[in-house]
Amino acid sequence: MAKQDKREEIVRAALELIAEHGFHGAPMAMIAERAGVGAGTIYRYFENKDVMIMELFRELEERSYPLIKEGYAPEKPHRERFLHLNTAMIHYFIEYPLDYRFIEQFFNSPYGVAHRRDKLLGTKGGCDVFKELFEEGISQQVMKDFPIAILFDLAFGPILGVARDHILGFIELDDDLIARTVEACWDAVKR
Amino acid sequence: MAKQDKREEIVRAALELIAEHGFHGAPMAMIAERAGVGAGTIYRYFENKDVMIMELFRELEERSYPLIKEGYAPEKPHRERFLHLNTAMIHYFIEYPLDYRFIEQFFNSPYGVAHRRDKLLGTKGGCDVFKELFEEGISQQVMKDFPIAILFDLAFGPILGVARDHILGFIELDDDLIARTVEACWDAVKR
DNA sequence: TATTACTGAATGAACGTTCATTCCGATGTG
DNA sequence: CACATCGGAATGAACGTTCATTCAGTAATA
Repeated sequence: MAKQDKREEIVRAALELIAEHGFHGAPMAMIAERAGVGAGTIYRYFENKDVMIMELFRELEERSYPLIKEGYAPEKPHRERFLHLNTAMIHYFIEYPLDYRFIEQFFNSPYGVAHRRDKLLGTKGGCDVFKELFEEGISQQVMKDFPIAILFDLAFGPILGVARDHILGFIELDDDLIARTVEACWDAVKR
Repeated sequence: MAKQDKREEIVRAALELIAEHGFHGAPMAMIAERAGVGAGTIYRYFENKDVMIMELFRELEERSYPLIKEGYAPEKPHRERFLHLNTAMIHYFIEYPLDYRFIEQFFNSPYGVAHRRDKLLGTKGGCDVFKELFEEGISQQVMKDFPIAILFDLAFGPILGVARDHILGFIELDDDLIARTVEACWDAVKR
């Protein structure tokens, strides 16, 4: 197996196992086994488990961003842009349930808290369409005048919830239901 | 120390430590130490750690339910009832941040998934005001015609989010902000 | 004294990480 | 071409630590 392949196998195995069983239910030995490499090999690519997890999240973000921004038109009305982003996000989660489950784990962990802090304070990479959209929406009085964090909660809290319910089999999302759910989120944030 | 006090001390210590450090960051030995009892004593009151965690959640639910239902008037309009419940819930979380953090941990774990399944399918104790309110709201065409699970997500997803943001210090909730946030959630679920 | 409650050191399983060793393709040599 | 040498990649047994749980002994209680 080529060097790059090994790394990819490790990433794939880690994503699968962490998504399925959580950080603490996915020992390094198990990840190594599923990746088809020795336990020590992982440490040739990642300093330790924490670093591996953060790197994994970063790669996920990189993969998902283009999918969500695909077809996004900054010149369209706020409402349309909002609907586009939220719809794309649900579709992404449904299409990649492993990604969703990993992201969920990540957000509900100390890593996730730090990440959210960076996002909200904007201390990291400013290329955030969501934040831009919300700030513009507030200043142009199209959206309710809330702190950004609350707009995030109103917009994405339900999205994460319905995605989880779908993935766990509590509901069956289809295009119509998705559209109506996203519209409901818009009702929450619009003025 | 009396027998009942010991149990209470264990419950208190477990809640504190799990809320602060998560399930995996709160070893039984540490819980015992903070409770001022021997490590083995915990096992006189709880069969094992899993059982203790589930029992802890049950007790939290029992404590919080009366607080949230206090002043709830089933005869009032749906909107008022909704605002009452959601406002009470935010206040509860803010007033008892340890409870919030424990509940958050719990929901994002296999226990929480099982619990949600029971809630949605109604296979457990039917005294659930939320479910009643939503079902009534749908049938009387006051609320959007969504599966119950989605209404839960629209109503409580943002609530959990803003509570977390407040507890973590990302935002500073006051009565006005709470009222406006809850109103926004109502916008999401109302027809 | 008989019974029950409590204790905390002991236990063994599980974990992340390390490191002495093996492996293997590239390079050098005759 | 055959063979020897080399060096980084890969390995997985072993290590030290941490944890939930147990249990033999002690204290409290009746």
